Amino acid sequence: MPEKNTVRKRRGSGAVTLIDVAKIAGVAPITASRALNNPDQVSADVLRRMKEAVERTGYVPNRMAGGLASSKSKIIAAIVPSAVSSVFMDTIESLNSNLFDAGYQLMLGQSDYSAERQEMLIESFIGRRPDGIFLTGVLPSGKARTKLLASGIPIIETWDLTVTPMDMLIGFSHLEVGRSVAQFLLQKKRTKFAVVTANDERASRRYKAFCEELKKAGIKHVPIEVIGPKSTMHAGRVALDKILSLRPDTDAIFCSSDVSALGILAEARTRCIRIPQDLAVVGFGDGPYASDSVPSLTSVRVHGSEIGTLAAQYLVKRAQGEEVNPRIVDLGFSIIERETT
Amino acid sequence: MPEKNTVRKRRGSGAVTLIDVAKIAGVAPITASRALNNPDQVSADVLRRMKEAVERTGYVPNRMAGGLASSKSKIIAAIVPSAVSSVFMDTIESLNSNLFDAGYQLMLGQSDYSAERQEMLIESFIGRRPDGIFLTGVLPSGKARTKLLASGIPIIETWDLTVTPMDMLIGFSHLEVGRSVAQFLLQKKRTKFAVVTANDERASRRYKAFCEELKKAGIKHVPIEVIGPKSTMHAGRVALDKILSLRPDTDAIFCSSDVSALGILAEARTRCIRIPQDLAVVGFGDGPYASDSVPSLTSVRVHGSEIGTLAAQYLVKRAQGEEVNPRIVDLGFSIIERETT
DNA sequence: TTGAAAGCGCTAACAA
DNA sequence: TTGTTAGCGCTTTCAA
Repeated sequence: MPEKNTVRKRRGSGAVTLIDVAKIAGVAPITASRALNNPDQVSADVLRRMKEAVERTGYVPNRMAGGLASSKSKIIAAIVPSAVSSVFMDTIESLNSNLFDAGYQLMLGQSDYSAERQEMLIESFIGRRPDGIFLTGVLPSGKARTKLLASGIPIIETWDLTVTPMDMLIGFSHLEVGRSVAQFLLQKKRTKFAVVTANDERASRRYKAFCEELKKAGIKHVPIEVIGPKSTMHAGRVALDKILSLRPDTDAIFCSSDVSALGILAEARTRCIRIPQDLAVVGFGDGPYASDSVPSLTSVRVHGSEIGTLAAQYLVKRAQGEEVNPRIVDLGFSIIERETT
Repeated sequence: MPEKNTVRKRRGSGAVTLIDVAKIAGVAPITASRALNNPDQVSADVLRRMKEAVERTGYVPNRMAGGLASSKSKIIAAIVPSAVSSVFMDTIESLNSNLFDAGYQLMLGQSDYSAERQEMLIESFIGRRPDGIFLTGVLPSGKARTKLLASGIPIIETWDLTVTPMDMLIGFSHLEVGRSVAQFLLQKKRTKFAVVTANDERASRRYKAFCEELKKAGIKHVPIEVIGPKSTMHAGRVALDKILSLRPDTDAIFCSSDVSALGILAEARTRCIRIPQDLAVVGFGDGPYASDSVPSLTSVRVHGSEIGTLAAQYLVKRAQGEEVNPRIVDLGFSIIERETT
């Protein structure tokens, strides 16, 4: 007697498949599929047998195959400038939690503050056919924007405001932030301003608005210290040094991040500069350090984790074919006043 | 004349497929596939025609389909306890960067410090058939461990050491950290110790080893203040308050994170406790704040981003069928001495 | 409530 | 170097 299995064209991973499980449960594959995905479309008996078969085999459904067949990946792709920058990670954390609870998985990309890298990320993300794409910031026109638009994938831009979003948008106005902080500091009777800002488009916009508002009050010159895209305490310390050598009587500094603001506090301390008497400091982000530093830091609170939660809701809704309203949400911000002003 | 398209069984996403592109380029689908994935297996002429066709159609390959056919997802799944905890995000940042450069995408899950949630994450990750799985910490035995092992997916456990890893392991010894810090502080002639630690298994192990080492020096009692799993400056401040009310003459504190250590520095400052004269403080993680706080913080440096880089290399190698050597890597740590001791 | 058939979009295996 | 064929593991469509 010849061998039973003669010509075998084996492929695949060798893992247990739905067909295997279905066979064991004594049902057709599609019934097995229903038992797993739409349990209420199936008799209790089938359900029981399937459960047993799954248990026995240790079957784990292949979501790539499922995704291919259903054109639904249950993946949301997100891009952040950097993973260590905790401002955005608040957003990512709540986004991820909420997505997971809704049965979605997060694919995370870092642009490392490079537009080119961001384009590459977007292109390779599209290939995964995610059910939604989350972007930090608004995407400027370019190849990536065109491809994204053409892909038909729901998109949510965040952490900014524009009248021409690609699709959905949840954020706040950096322009307003700049203005408000200027007004706030003017009210505090400050007169010699400086700005410490990350090399980042949104931060620049805050700076610009800050200056324009000051100009209205007759203040023309606002020195700016640009630090690398990643804010660090060290950069803040160096920045204060430079600012003071430029203008020793500076009495108010607006930082583009809490971390650099903390650096300024540290440097001020070593120089025995009194805060806020000699120098007022305003941070941005209202991170976990702001309220507990000494002195505590006045900062701009921006609802980072709310952005993530709402974005998750929006993306899930859209992935399920529902509409969301409104498509543009301004979550605003607030200046949390503490000891540094 | 009747309609041309009569019975249509339309499905799919409607997006441009490889077949469309192949048709336009005048080649068979497989040739088109080769042109995209193995350009050197194809004539220059085909390459040119394909490039043009791709350009014209805006074709983006469907990686779900590719993955299904080749049993290679080009996805690496990673689990962290929390996204905002910057200690781990250093690792994730380098992991992600390196993976992306190698053509892999990162799927990120947060366990939120819950073992149950981690199990759920692992199970749903397995369904994605990632080419590798990255874990923060070592996975205790349980359902998830069994399923992971059964899945055959390359696994890398990190940020810890054990003699029984599931597969690969890159980390350092928390036990050694506890010991070393104890020796370090003893050498500084400290006598009244306390520990502030996150509610976290690895931190507890550091504490235990810390105590044992002190016991050898005749020190029996080491008060411990356990804070929530997420370290904050605030928790550090509160902890110092409690410790001092318990034993006002405490002269050395070992913190399970830099952030809580910073909280201690802040609280000490408001109480006019001199650091390091009255109180020595040692942090953990050697984050970006440690060196620039005032006073600068002595901390345990743990090579977080190196873990990520090496993990990426290992995972990619294994995904491509190569072996890695050694499978267990102890990257060690070092105590960076600064002003707080 | 269940099932048969026909793909989803791609690539491995084999052959030319 | 190129093509043919046959799946990968699942779900949609349609029918019973």
